[in-house]
Amino acid sequence: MYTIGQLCDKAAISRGTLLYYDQIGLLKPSTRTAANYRCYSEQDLEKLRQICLYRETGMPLTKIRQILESAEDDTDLILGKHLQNLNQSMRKLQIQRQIIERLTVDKEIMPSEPGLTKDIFIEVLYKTGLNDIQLAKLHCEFERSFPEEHQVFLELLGMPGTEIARIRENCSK
Amino acid sequence: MYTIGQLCDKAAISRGTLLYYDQIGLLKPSTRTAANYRCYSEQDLEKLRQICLYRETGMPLTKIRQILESAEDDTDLILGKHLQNLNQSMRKLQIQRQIIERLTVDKEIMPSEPGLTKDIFIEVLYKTGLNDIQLAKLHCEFERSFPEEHQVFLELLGMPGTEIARIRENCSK
DNA sequence: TTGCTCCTCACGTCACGTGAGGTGGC
DNA sequence: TTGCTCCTCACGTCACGTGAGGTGGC
Repeated sequence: MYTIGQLCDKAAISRGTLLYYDQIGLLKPSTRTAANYRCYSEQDLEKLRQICLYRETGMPLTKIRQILESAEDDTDLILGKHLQNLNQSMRKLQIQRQIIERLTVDKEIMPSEPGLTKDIFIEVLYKTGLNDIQLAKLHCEFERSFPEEHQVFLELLGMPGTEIARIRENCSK
Repeated sequence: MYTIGQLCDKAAISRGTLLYYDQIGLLKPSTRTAANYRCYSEQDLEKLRQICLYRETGMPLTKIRQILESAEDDTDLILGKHLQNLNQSMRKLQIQRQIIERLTVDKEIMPSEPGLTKDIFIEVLYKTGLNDIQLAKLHCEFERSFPEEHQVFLELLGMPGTEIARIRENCSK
């Protein structure tokens, strides 16, 4: 049996979080002492570990509750839906980054995170020994086999939409 | 002069948002009518357009207020900091995705978004005519010229940290 | 008595959305 | 009078964090 403080230490989680989970009924302590202290059992700890694991995926607590309460069959479905949400968020962030780049006056001042760019890839491919013809072929093979992924990849390199369209157009000719 | 409803239509923004911006003092109408209706001027519209533009980058309203009130010198700095926040969020999302993949029991059920994977890249490079030796060289050139970007790229392909470490280790030998 | 942990409200966060109840101009 | 837009509260959202004020066990 753990008091709330002991459980905080065990699970490396804050007291406020535990109080909140109790309040919304996500994780209630299995017992209380005579003095009304919360008593958490080993199973409670195990359930908390589960909750924390799902929480690390950014899943909202309502979904986590569904997973814990339902049969295992639903778990993958809920996870899959959540993955789609994450992908959606990624796309949103990429668009936001592009808008920032357009808004920036002085490009020099921007902190250059290790971000993938067109120039980096071209340089690496040249150094590996590829020539322009092979580079063009690379694009075409990419476009033919995985058109959607090709689009995603070019966006990721920070290319504007018009240039991407032009490249893909050239490939399909 | 626009009423609040007309401004909503012009800027494609909700009434509630405009009420909120007024409340927090971010965008107050320049005048009120005798009946206490909000009157927005052309400059108000222009300012709103600015706000919307920055909002599309996901920037919080407090930062936007700083940009609008301060000299232009600070704008790029604030944008740069915000860009770093976006990059941070991206990394977080990538980690969340990897955790989901580890949690999934039935991989088949997962919706396969157009996501970049190791296999896709390898296939495209093979089709372009590269052999295993050239692939190894590609890794090494990438590692030598842009080590941080190499790391980011491999993470993006969804590789687990241990495999990434192994690949980079091999290159530096 | 002093410290420590525990308890229960209750309010703050961020950027709005959504009513409720009432008013002004055609 | 009927519709329309406008107004001002005030509460709900999500997952907690942070006090305030009080209690129990050593």
